[in-house]
Amino acid sequence: MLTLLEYIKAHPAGGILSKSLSVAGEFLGATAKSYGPGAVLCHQGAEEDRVFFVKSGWGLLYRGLPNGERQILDTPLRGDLVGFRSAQGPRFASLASATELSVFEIPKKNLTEAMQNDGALGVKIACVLARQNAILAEHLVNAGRRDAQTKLAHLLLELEDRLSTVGIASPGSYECPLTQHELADILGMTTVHVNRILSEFRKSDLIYFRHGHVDMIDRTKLIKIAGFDREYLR
Amino acid sequence: MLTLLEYIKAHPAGGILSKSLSVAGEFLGATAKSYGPGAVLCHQGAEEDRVFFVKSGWGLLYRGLPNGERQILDTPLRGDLVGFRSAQGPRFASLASATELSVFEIPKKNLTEAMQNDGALGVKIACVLARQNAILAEHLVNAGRRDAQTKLAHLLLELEDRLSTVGIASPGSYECPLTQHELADILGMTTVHVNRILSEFRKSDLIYFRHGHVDMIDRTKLIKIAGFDREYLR
DNA sequence: CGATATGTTGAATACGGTCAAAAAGTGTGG
DNA sequence: CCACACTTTTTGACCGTATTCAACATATCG
Repeated sequence: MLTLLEYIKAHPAGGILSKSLSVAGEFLGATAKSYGPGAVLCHQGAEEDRVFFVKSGWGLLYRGLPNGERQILDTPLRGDLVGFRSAQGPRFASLASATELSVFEIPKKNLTEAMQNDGALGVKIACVLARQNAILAEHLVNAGRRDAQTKLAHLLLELEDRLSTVGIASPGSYECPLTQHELADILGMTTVHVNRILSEFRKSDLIYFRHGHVDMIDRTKLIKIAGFDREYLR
Repeated sequence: MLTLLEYIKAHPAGGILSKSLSVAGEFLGATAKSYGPGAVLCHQGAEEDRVFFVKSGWGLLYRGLPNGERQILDTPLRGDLVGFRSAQGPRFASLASATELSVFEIPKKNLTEAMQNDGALGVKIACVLARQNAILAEHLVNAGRRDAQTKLAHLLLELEDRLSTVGIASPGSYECPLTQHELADILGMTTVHVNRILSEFRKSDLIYFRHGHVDMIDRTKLIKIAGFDREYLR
């Protein structure tokens, strides 16, 4: 049984957390909470003083646009930190749950005060943020400079790696609750086109993604198509 | 004359730095260096122990792809931090200079050690990283979910705001050394198309971008087209 | 001035988007 | 267990934004 403090310090770079660890939240005024699928934990544009640590489940961090579309920035997973903002003021993104989602909620002030008094914690948080940077950067590459099959392959490989790191994926196989619509909003494409690429992947026996389950048949070829290099996730 | 330490602590969120401040680097084993345009300060994939603080000039932070294309992640400007990576290991992006570029170079170990001993520094660095996150997120929205004129307008407004913050832009007018090719690599489009949109902007008296100078004629309309909200830059 | 980089324009093409409808899956309550 | 409503996936036909290719013009710089 770890305290939240130990939990935060234990996992390098925001995702390393062994499967067997269970976590308790008696630190920093943290509240352990759980949300059903489809809940919105915090709204873009709203003042918000909480920071979230994901315990389990899939989150969706996104920016909504005036025309009603949205760009999903990331899918926060076990061990990820959401909502550490540079200044006071409204949030620039919304956080929703894609599945049942368990989180620690911490007043940001408590976290920054703890960082003031404990340099190691500050370094750890900085590392977590730097890793998020790398993930966002890769999503930017996906949206900006990779064609449809490449970006889809890349995202599915990223998710496999991130889930493995926190112990909830076996090699080439994992549960993914994202809809094709959500995949499209992550990658900057349309639902219809995601659907077409996925069925191409199936027809060419590359990867099967159905009923919330991802099965990589030819992982080597997939890595080659995607130009995937896991280094950025370390 | 500020020390680097004061310099870092003084500017909120990686960009706030008054025009009159000059800065000296007698801290953390920092080396002040200057590079001519087109230099590559660090290479994607290479081991690298330096962290960079930009003093002046325009940097280009990008990821190169197997097919020779690249996605520019950001244009580091005065006050920005580059290269704080979550773990040891190779860099996932390259840093080049678009203009003459002056930086502080600091061994990462020195910085993290200082953060260990000085909680306030850790908080500051975390805030800088969080702001970079917000900027990357917005670039992702540009690449993924905005059409050509919207994304171009948005980028030009972002640059205006960021340059203003560090005192090197007047309202609606600033020097921008980026080529159309570089703009394209930031926004995930082609040079030709950037060119066409820019000339549309000129024809409709919205914004003039020529010879390295940006002049916003109808800034209000531009903000409306872009759906620009500077909040994410705070 | 000549060499090279950057910007501009036109025509043809393609990738992915749009629109629309149907099929399959999921969940709920009777 | 089935009926019903709703969400998600699938498919087809058509369209449009942005790309590609190619040529030429204009800056920039040594």
